[in-house]
Amino acid sequence: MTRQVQSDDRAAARPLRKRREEIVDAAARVFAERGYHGASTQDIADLLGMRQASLYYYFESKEAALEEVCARGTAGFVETAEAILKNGSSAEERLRALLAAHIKPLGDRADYMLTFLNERKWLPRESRRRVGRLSRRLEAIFERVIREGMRNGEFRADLNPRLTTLALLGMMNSVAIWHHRENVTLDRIADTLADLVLRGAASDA
Amino acid sequence: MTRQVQSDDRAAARPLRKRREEIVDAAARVFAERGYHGASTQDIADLLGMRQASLYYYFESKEAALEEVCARGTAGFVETAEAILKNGSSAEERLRALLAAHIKPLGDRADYMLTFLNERKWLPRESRRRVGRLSRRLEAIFERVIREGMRNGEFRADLNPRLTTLALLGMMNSVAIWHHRENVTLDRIADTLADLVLRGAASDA
Amino acid sequence: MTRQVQSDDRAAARPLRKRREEIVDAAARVFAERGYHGASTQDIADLLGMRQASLYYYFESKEAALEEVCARGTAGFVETAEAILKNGSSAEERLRALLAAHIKPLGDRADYMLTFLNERKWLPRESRRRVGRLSRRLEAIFERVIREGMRNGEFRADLNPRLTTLALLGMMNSVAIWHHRENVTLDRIADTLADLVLRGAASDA
Amino acid sequence: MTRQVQSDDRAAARPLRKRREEIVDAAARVFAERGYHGASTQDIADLLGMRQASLYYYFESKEAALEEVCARGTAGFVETAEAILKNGSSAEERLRALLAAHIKPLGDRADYMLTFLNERKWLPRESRRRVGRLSRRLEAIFERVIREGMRNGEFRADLNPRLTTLALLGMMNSVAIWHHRENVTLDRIADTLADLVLRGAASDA
DNA sequence: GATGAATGAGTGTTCATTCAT
DNA sequence: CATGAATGAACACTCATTCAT
Repeated sequence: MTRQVQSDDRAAARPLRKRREEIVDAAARVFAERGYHGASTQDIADLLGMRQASLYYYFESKEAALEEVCARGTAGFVETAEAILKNGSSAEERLRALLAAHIKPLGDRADYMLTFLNERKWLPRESRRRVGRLSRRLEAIFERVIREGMRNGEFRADLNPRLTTLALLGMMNSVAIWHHRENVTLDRIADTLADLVLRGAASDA
Repeated sequence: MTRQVQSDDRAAARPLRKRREEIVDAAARVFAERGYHGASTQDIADLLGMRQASLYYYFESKEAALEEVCARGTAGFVETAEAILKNGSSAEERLRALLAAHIKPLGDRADYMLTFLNERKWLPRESRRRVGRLSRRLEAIFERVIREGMRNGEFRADLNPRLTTLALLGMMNSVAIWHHRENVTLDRIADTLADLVLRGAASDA
Repeated sequence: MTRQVQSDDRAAARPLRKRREEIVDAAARVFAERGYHGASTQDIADLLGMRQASLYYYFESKEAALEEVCARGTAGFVETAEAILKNGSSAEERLRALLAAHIKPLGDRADYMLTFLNERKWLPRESRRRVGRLSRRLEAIFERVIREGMRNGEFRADLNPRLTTLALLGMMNSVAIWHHRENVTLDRIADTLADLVLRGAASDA
Repeated sequence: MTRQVQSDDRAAARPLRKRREEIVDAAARVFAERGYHGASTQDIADLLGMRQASLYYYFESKEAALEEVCARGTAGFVETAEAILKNGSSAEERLRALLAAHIKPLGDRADYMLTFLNERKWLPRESRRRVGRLSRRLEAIFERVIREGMRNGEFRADLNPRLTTLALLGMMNSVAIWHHRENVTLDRIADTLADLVLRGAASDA
């Protein structure tokens, strides 16, 4: 029953995958902080306490790391939004849910989102298109919810669904930039912004 | 560089200043499009049809060009906002005016604003602080208007002035990113967003 | 650069140090021949048959290479001189020893000395001061030996120790410039100059 | 008898020549201080309060300025030395005169001499040879005087005329480097060094 | 798995020089 | 006379990437 060196691929893959994970994390962090071109592979290596050349054991290129960071920065977003879209509740509840779902990942994936938002333009053609499609699908879901709310009287009939969508997404994305510096929970931010957007700043009187 | 003594005669100074202006414009454009580190001084020169080395006749360094772009990207913002703050109208009107004033420069100075927003982190210490102070003053004005509206009953009493300010600025700033791609005038955008923010999306019923 | 952690195992460190040594040698040579500003890093690389960029694996900057060359150009000088100062022989013997010790390193370290003598002014503030202190200590030793000789009657009482020191050092240092072109050994030069300086050109009669 | 604008070439040439003179002076100064490659034409212009481009009205190139500085740095040296050689006095008196003549110009032409000594290697082929010939003629004169002194018994018979010449010139040239920092007149330096070299440091006893 | 060594391509910058005015 | 404007060539330096070990 001596524990031998396990040489089957499952066991061997674990540390590899784990280290890879750490590297993507580090990459996301420096990309978010300094931008793709402002960050060097040395910066990433420094954060990990490894040599810069060693990164290339895990990643083909800096660009490939960016691809992975952007992929994770968008992963699940559309799926979650689609799930919200499909559930039977009111437009208001769905919009609140969409906003909350957009803000929540900022807790542990702000770097990924920021990198995606600001650096995706440096992705190679193909993957840039791929993430572009994801963005458009997400926007479409927001628009649909807004339109349904308008149709069923929940929302004002004179809304502009397109502009409203873009404004909401812009507002949500900005949270990624400043929420660290403010002393509020993300939940509170989500509630406050949803209230603002749904009820408006003006008093009802 | 501009080591030359500012020629005494006004006529001779014009071409210098004009060319300089063109260069700042070009710099703003490439900084906005590709980011400070993603843009090379060669890119700027290409846009102007001049040699890269010639840029250094007008600017001491790439960093100095960034400083100038950022300075212009923020120029007048606080002053305008302070003027709005001081005029006697209602909180709602003032907030609308602030939003409109924030959006209007996007017509001809989007590159400057975008560069300021995204690249100011690369400014040298001192000028980074300077523009940082401007940002804070602008935020303070927004907050004050909101607070006043809350006090006099125009705005809901349960607003969070700080979060609302940040959300509004985030929303406005995002306009710089997407307004080009959308087929709407800036005026229309300003109105629509102000309505959204003041009245909310929900119907009054 | 040399960002790498100095490998723990001694064997691995050798090639690095050896290559570094070769590079300092090459730098000393081109600095001596063409001066710091007249020499390009490309010149150094050419001498070594390596690419210019590769130099930066071993040195942080051209300036750092100059620092190392100057450090080695002065290494041991003061120590040797102090040892001579302390030994018990006559002033004449000590002066002869000092002159010989100053000339001997020209055999294999002329480039280092020449670089130190002519290019130290380009060192960054701090290391310029450091080597300046070494120079002054060396001069002080010469002066002391001269003064002692004057006191004990070995040397003429009307010598000017300061000017004599500077003249001697100037004379010795000039050897670095011309000894290559002349067909004499360094030993012979040292003897001849010591004779000249101690006994004078004039015949005793 | 109104003083008209004088347009004949003599009058016009004066200011030109004068300005040229000032420029050579400035060039000599910065070349002496920073070396040919360490000095920029801008440095020269700065010293004169004129624009860098304007230098080219007076000089064809930086190299041409160096040529002129070096020419003046050597001008008269050989002639003076030849005159000394020809006068009828003793070898000792002639050698003293040669040394004095070498040191005297340091009063007002140290920059020219230093530039010649250190930067002549950057002269174009032809003028480098020209000044090389001058150097050799000067050395030959020193050697002749020494040899004559040996022959007629004034100097020790075991002197090495070549090495002695080089040593003396090296010593004299070093004066250009340090005499500024020392609080002695050039005359005193000349006397002291001549004594040292002729009588030696050792006491006669 | 990880790294030391090296490199090609590019970057911002300097600088001597030119030339129309 | 002098200068403002521009430029080509070179320069020190950075950096993503490769590869033998």
